[in-house]
Amino acid sequence: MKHSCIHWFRKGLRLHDNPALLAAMKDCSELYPIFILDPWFPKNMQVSVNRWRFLVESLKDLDESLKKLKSRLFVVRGHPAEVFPGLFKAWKVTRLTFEVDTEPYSKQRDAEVVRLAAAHGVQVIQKVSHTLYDTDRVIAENNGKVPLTYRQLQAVLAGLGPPKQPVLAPTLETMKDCCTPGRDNRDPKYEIPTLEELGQDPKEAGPCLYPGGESEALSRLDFHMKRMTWVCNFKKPDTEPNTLSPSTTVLSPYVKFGCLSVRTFWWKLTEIYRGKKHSSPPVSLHGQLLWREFFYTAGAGIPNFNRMEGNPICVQVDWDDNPEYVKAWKEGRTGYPFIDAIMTQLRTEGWIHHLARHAVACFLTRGDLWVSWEEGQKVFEELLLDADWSLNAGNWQWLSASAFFHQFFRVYSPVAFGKKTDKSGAYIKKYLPILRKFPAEYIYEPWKAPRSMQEQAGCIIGRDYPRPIVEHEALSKRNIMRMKAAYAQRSHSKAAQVEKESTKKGGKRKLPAGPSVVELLTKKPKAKSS
DNA sequence: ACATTCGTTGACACA
DNA sequence: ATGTGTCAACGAATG
Repeated sequence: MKHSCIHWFRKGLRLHDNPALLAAMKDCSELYPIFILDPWFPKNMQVSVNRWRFLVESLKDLDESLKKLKSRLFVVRGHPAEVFPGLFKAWKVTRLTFEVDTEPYSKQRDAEVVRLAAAHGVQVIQKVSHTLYDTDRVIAENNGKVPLTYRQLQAVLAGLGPPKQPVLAPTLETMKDCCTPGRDNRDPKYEIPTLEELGQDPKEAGPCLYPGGESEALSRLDFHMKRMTWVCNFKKPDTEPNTLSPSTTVLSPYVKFGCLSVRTFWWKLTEIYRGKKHSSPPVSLHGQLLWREFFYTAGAGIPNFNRMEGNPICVQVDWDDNPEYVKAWKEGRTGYPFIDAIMTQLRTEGWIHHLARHAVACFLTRGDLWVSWEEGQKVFEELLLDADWSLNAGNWQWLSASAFFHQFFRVYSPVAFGKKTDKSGAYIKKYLPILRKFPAEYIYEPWKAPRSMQEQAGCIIGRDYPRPIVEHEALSKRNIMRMKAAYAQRSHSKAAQVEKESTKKGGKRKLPAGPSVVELLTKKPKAKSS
């Protein structure tokens, strides 16, 4: 039987290593590649103009690549569950293919679409290709528990063997029995949206340092993979947060949208490593992809992963509700130049180094402002080109010492941390030109400069650039105590939880240690001899 | 049961 | 320059 197929692009905006797309082309006479502009996203999350632009560019690139295969991309407007029945009928669809997406909204959306497809007699094929491994499989292999440490994940993956090899991109040969009706009829209703249609003002976009799309992704990968020595020596903690151009690859936005396949990236690295001395996980480039896998698995398996409440691995903290602090942080007006420079780079360019994320995340949460990590998560969701649901939630919990990382007495200094790798403050001067005339001695703490020097620099602190909104030295010490209290509370409630469990079971009450979060998660009573 | 070690990336003083 | 100890002391894994 010859099929009429829809391939539904969501993430995975690429032709290379796209097994669901290949499945659509098999025994297919009519192929309809679509992307759905789902109003759920702009309604439920802020998206900056920079990130919209990245998406639009990625869609354009995809359309161009599909045209070379004598096909095209149809961009459909509406809720997936509402538009699919019409498409199924209009195109006499017999098969729908898409890539597995593990995020909660996506799972729910896809389950609904699968039901609809069944009701219309449409076969559905889903393929895992956004992650290195099938996250469900990883959890199953770990006895149904989400691996909560990196080493644990590594142990599970060791049992599964290396990730699958990427599949080849389709060619004209793959497409020879297959056509896309209406590919030359550019009906505006299926056109790629402009930023204006998306309610965005292109004039507000920053410089386009990281254009979206698979073509750009592959050439960027190629560029960095040619630096073989650099690749082999790569150690993430040794890369610098405040260089004038990125010290890492900035492939993250491309991996997030699936312009670049994580498996293609993985196997390219394997090829480069072969026979050479090279760094290893967690700090190597392979290690970075495993961190992504780590958080994807956690996001797929832990309920309410992007919230504190109802999240079984998240320490419950009495964060302050402080909109003024959030606003000052977001807008780069904290009075700490290192923090404000990073937030400015984030807003204008859409990417900041991982360690820069650490610095500003610690500052917003447990370090200084004592604001919930969920507020920071929202801002990163809006402004980062690589904003990725699982990674964003996981890293915010990490940095706020709410989960995964617990050494809350280790606090980043908004003054000292940046100095280690940029003594002169060149990074600060690039993003906060108002401070450019301060000497290195005062660039991280301009409020300490004598008045005469401020006048000479043409920047009076408190007038032209804000005074620090908090005093880090005193506040960070108080916050450590608050974290300590939150952890003590947590041990207490964990003990209570065990009390409940063992009472229910009627077993012996022996519990000072309490269950691990894994046990709380799976609700398995603690196995013990009575 | 209990102690010990480890955990991708702290700051600071001191050698 | 790099390495070590201190600060005060977390949870998870390991023995």
